[in-house]
Amino acid sequence: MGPRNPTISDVAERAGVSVPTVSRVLTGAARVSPQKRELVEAAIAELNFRPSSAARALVSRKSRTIAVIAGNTSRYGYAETIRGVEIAARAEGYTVMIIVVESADEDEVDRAVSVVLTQTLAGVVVLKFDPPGVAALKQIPAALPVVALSGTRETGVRQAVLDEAAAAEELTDYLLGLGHRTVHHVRVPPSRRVDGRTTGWKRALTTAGAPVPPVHDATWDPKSGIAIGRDLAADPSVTAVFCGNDEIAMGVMRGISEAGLRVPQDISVAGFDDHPLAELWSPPLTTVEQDFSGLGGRGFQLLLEGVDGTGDRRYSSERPRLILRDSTAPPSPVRG
Amino acid sequence: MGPRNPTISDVAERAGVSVPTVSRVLTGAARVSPQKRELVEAAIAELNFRPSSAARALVSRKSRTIAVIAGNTSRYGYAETIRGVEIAARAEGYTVMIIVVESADEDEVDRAVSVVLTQTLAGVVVLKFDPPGVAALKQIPAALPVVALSGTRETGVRQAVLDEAAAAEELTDYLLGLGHRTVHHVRVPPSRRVDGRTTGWKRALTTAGAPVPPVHDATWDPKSGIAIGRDLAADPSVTAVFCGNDEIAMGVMRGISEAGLRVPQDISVAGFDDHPLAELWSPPLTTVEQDFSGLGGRGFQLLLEGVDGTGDRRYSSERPRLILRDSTAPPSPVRG
DNA sequence: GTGAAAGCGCTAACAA
DNA sequence: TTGTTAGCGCTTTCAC
Repeated sequence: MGPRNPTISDVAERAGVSVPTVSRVLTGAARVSPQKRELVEAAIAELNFRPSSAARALVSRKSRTIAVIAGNTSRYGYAETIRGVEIAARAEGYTVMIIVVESADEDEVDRAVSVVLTQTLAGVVVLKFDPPGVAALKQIPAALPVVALSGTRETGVRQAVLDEAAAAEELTDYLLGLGHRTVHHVRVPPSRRVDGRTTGWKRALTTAGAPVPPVHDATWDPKSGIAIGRDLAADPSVTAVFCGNDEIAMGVMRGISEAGLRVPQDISVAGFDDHPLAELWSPPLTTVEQDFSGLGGRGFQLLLEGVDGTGDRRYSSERPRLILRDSTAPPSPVRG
Repeated sequence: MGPRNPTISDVAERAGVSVPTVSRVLTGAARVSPQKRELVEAAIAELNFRPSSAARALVSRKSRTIAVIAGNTSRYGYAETIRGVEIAARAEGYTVMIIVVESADEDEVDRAVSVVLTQTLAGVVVLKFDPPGVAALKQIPAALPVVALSGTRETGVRQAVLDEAAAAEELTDYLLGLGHRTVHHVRVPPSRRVDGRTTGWKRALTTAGAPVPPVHDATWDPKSGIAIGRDLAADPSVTAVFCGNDEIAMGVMRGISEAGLRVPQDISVAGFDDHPLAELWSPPLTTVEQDFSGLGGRGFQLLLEGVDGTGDRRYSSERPRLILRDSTAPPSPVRG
């Protein structure tokens, strides 16, 4: 096994003080004389002592660890959001635990919530982007500080939001303003019956008195956009398409070009998220910039305020920004 | 505050047994009579009791939490590797803590190692893809079970590897076999002085007796490939380019097309990683499939074997697979 | 198979 | 300002 880690009593002994005095130096909970403080600090450095967070959590019922509950960790929006949470947490001396909930199944959600209950946590950030996130959020005990992160304000919990509906509406308006009779929509898997992107799209069409065509459903796999793109290209009334994210838009564009049509000359295609590759795509993608890492950061701040009672905000919203590039243009005179 | 969480003594009282008996049911450490077991299980369910992992960690000096130390969490290879670790860990009932080390600065690495020492961990997985990862790995105390994940076998620690050098060599050989006189290389930020991709590329050229042109250095930002692509296009002797990852390859291809040349007719471009969008790109990218999530999973398994003494493997390697698509072709007769 | 007793490493409450 | 005492919630001896 080797020599065990030094404990607080090793430090106390070496510094010639009592254990609580070492604790006071560690936590800053009470004043300690400069002389003793120095002795303690020297002992800590010599022994390379690190306080056990398990012991601390046990006795103080507090911890500097938060959990992020997410349905996924590696897709762009998720990964960036988690990164934003982690950066903000790290800046405040907090550590992040990842809890993945792959489905909204009761067993799966229970398991995740069990982990949360087992751990001593300062709080929980839930990525409410999908059904697993929504289901997990519901099961978190009310006693635990929680912040939900999502694209639409929905529940009573503290939450940070990217106002997707407003951005989707703006993007759809822009396409209509270009002269398109209507805008078709390819939806990514929604978190509930509706999602903000679809809502904003529909609102823009309705407001403008434009027809609302049936929604096309894609999976998270960008390739699922290819067949949809081909279908869209086969319908001569289609001149503009708004896709639920950039990756699907890329798939759709590939399908359109496989069908022999060009973007944007024959069909305009817009995405959502401003994926790092959106600008590099040919043609560069018109899209909506979502500050996911900012969302994560705001979410963590909101959580902290909830934990220490600072601030009374329960809600933080931000409007994603339209990014106009070359994948959208006025409609072709021959189509439509 | 509300009512505090139920403890093991609440369960014991309710079930009419002693605390250690509840503990035995929880851990399975010793046999308990069926009757008592049933009583205990009923009490646990009624109270919705979850054992405190802090208390467990404190007394048993064990835990079911591992830490993943990484220089980044959201770039494709990192995110997928972490996802692989998490999936494998979850399957075995382990929870994952994320520790990000943004630079190899002493302070930054110290902070990360401090977190590791503070926590009671079953073990640590280090993503040794970059200098922060390399630096962090060095500082981890020997007493803690550790597995390193990387693209090149290097140190004495337990490690899971994707043999990048072998794959890069195979890819370069393929390009030479197509008739290219040599292959140029755009390198992504390496983990040390050398990285496997560059090593394999150089080995293939040397073995074939082909000239070894100077390496072009890109950043992690795909856009950094654009200027490099333009430069490469300006040099008429360039007919084939091997890029350190797919995103850089996409940037390079954009630079080449901005210079008025075509891929693969004028210049062949190959990437590395098989990014989800590589297949959708125009033209679809020739690349090397890296099973990052598999790497993460193998890494976790190796760690577990180290923790419980099962298995004596200290090393797990896998050869990434060449994916031939349309961005590579024989050299143009007019260039080169 | 079961319970009583001890104690993990730390912080909180109280006295001095 | 400092030390003494108690105890967080659990597992681990050790008797029985």
